[in-house]
Amino acid sequence: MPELTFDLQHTDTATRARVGEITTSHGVIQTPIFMPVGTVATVKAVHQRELVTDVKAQIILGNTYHLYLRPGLDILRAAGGLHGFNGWTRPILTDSGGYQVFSLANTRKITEDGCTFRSHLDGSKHHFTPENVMDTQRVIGADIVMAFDECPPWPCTEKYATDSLALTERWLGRCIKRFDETEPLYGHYQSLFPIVQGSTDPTLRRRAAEHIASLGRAGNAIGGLSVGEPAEAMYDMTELVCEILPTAKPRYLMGVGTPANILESIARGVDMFDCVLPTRNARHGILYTTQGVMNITNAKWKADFAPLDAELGGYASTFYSKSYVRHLFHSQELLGPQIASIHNLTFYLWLVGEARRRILDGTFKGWKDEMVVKLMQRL
RNA sequence: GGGGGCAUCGCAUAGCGGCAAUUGCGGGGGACUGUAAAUCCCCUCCUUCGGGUUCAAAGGUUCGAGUCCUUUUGCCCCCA
Repeated sequence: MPELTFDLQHTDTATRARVGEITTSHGVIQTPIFMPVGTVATVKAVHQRELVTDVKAQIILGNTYHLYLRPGLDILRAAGGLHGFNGWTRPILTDSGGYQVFSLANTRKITEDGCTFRSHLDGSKHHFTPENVMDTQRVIGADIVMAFDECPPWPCTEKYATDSLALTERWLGRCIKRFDETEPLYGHYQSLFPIVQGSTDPTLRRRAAEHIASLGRAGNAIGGLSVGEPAEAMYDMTELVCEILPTAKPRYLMGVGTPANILESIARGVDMFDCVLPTRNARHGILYTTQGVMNITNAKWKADFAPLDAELGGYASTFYSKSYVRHLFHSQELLGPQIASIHNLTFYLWLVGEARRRILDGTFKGWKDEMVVKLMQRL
């Protein structure tokens, strides 16, 4: 069965940053890349057309747990998978529900076999196993599907981290077996990414990364970070794991992060990112700009008629003033979150695109060091 | 002209003898990292954090009054 391919085109000399191209059945992804999160078949508050024309998203996410609950597999199958359902014709990646094992800790129970969830929608019981999660992701039909893992909380005991990793690895074996025994349903190919866990324990992480490197999958992921640990721990784990994972395969750091997190992780050899921050924070009035972070609801923007971010460019960021967008938020007008979401995603895609250009022309390190300071500034 | 009702922190409200005083809105600020999040949290009389001054105004009853009584002021309703 064919899988996605990764063409590593350039590696930075001053850092471990890389430039490459992932080719999938639904098109090419230029790395490093940020993937907007579209949990329930929509990147919240943003049209698919805007994702293409304004944001310039190359790939978006979906979530197995959420899509399984609603609209449900019958509808997704009948629609021809998620691509057919939401009309997104470019690549899609689905998370397996592993993150929900973490985030819905109050309403689920983990066993050797899998994880039983209480639906957050109606309280009904649902049992997820590595096997049925692979089957479900066949039905959803994303180009990249994630292994079903447990994302341990932070902090956790050494024993918890060890046992959790062992379970994740047993589950991974079952994911791979089932995935490799089954076929895509819609005529395009799919690739399964395994996920390195191991909390913030270097020994566990190293062992996990070596195991996953040995599997030879089309791409590999780093999970279980950005769950509350200090940024330094996240960077250390990322660096350690990237040194072990194969160079010739894309590396995906799950759930990360802030603009600074992304640049620092690119510098350590990560190729792919996703995070809810640009969209969730957009809906809460937090805007990431080329000058720093701004809370557009703050009183100080009341009469500031300058664009959101003149330097960034793009329609949403240059056409609308801070004053106007603040007004929209204070009026609870839906256009506020829409503009903010498009703006933030445009910024995130600009950020990784600029990183790519800088890596290629050899100016990445200096630029990155400058930007991580600048981008965290509160305006 | 006669009768009745109501005045509480920007607005709207709770309050029925022990109250710096309820709740909502409005206002100010914060959090959010593989989305149970258009959500959640904090502040919103003054303060040198000890306390001080409050419920239209003034008087009174009471150990104690936003709450009861009297007068005044303002607003609302009904009948002429």
